[in-house]
Amino acid sequence: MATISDVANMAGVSIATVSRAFSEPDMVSPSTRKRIHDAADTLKYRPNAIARAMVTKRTGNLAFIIYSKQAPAIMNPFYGAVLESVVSAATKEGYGMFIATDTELNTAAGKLMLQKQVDGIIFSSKPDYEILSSAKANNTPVVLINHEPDMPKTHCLLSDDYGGIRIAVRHLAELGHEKIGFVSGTFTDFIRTRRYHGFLQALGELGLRFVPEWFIECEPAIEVATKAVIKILSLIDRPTALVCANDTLAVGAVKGAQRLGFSVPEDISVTGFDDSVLCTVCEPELTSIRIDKDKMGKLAVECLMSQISGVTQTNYVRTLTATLALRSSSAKVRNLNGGSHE
Amino acid sequence: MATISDVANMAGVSIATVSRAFSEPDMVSPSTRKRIHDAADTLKYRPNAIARAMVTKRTGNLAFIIYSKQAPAIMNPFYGAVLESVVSAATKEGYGMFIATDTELNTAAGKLMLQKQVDGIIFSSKPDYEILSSAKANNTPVVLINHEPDMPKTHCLLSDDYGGIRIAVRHLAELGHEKIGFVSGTFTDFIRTRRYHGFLQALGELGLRFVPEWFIECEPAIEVATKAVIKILSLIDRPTALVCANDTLAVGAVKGAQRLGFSVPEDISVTGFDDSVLCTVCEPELTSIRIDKDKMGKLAVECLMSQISGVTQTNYVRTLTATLALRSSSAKVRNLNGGSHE
DNA sequence: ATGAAAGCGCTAACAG
DNA sequence: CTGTTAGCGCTTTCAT
Repeated sequence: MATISDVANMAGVSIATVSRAFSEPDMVSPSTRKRIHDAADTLKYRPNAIARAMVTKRTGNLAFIIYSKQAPAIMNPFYGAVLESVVSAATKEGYGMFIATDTELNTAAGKLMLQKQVDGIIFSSKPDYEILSSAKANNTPVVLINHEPDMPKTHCLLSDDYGGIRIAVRHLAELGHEKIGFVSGTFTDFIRTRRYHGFLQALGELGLRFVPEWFIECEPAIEVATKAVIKILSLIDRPTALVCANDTLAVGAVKGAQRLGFSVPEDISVTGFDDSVLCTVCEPELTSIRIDKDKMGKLAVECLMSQISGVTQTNYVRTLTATLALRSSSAKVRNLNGGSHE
Repeated sequence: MATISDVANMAGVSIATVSRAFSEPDMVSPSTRKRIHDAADTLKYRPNAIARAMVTKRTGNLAFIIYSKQAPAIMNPFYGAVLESVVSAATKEGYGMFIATDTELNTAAGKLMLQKQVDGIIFSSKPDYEILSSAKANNTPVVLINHEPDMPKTHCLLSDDYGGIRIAVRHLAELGHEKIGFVSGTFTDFIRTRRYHGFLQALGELGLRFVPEWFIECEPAIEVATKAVIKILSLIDRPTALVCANDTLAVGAVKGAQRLGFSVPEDISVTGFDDSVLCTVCEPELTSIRIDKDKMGKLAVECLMSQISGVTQTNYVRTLTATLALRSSSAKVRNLNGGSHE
């Protein structure tokens, strides 16, 4: 691998000039600049990012740390899509992206990774407290996704969970549903309580009653949700619609309904949350609540970029609005008493 | 941030000793080692990975490069799962993981990543030729997943596409199917032709005829596959089973069949490929061909590790065996003439 | 516009 | 077992 001095020799200039030719092209005369770049080309020289990082104290790398209890981590329908956008945005800015899950980071070996001197960190979902606080202690720019820690001046990108669930409930209410159940998931406390309270609140606003038997909370796995929903739908007095706290739960709900012989949405309406890839795999396709995952990823790196460039931001938490992604799993309530199936 | 000399000062030793205490703990006396670590702890010292990389010429980082035409890149049902395993394996080995897609890498900004001096690169699916050859020129260890380039001595991890498709065809034949169609996808040439030839070959072995009308090749997107399959299943003489080149296509096939009023698997059997998360989302759950994605990820980093440690390997291409993941989308053929539906 | 020189934080001989 | 010293490849004052 050619180094800066190889290029300097070949071009007949000092290494300082070569350095300038690459970092501040306008500070060297056109002729020498050309000579340098020619030499660099024939030598296949590329500035060594490590050496550069050593002196500039900036590595040009960002990290995306995944909350590991949220399995699958990378393939997560929500965070995976955000990551996809993050990688794209970061690369466009010339930054490299590291990824890791927080449990693996807490391995002896994993600790090594924390010394990598990244220029910024994105925490998806609940951050590992130790990692987060050491990052803040080092003044490393940080942004959290879907979590708000009890630390002051921490940048957060949140989903409008309240608004999202409210949209789902209102949508169902507009279709005539009055008996609406809620399938919650064992996510992080933060998300879980926000979506749950959003549900209660929306119900209240619309004057609908909350029926404890129609509320269930389970692990966001299809089979688990299927079984849970079967219980709810087997009640004599059962809901005609189910609001689910994410798409995985909604897929489980649809399967549960179908397994009982109900058809979706004719007998039971179901809504999901995330507007993930699952929505179009499911049959019928899932009506869901959409948070712009692509935008969230872009905002995350944008937030890091402005922190890196020292722009002082007054606004630490930003909430992305939720919209309805209307598909086929929700429809007008068929019979208002909802009990004719048996 | 404390540096090595801060620790040396506090512990009253030279920086070389501090360095040893961290890299080769057994080369310093127990008492001074303790003194050093105590000092390091109170100073919150962590060796600077950049400085270390600078002199050792090893960064402790690996890269995972994603073939970008394979959208979604990161959330890809197959490669995403492999990546998940790669990240976990790499972190356990104390390596950091970079990720990038190859088109973004070819941005002016993206080229930077190639200077990041990673210790090894995993290419998923088709590698960008330029990046691959420059990596090989630099003697950077490399391993390809699901692709075999026309370069000698390149490590490859392949799926047993021939065997996998054969398993699907045989499975269907055992269920009594004689009229089997094939839904191929516009993947990379490598995968596409292997799965296609695997199909032809399996058909031949079983003495089943290949009907051109029952063969279709489309973009691996659900709606596209749905439409394509509707055409095949609308034929007077239609197949009773469809082998699909991946799960996304299979989901589309199931939807196409259902939209036509057929039920799966009673009227039409469908098999997928990858045994991905889609399988259990689909209703009925998809019978698929399983390649151990977790193992593939582990093998990929293992392969890099042994290249890094200078172990000479004689075997450059390794093929992972395929197995049948039996679920509900395939069943005994109902009526051998298969045309009673109209 | 360009060069000389001083490091960045660490490792790796080489001495002792 | 420990200290000294010479860099790794680059950027960045400070001169010229």
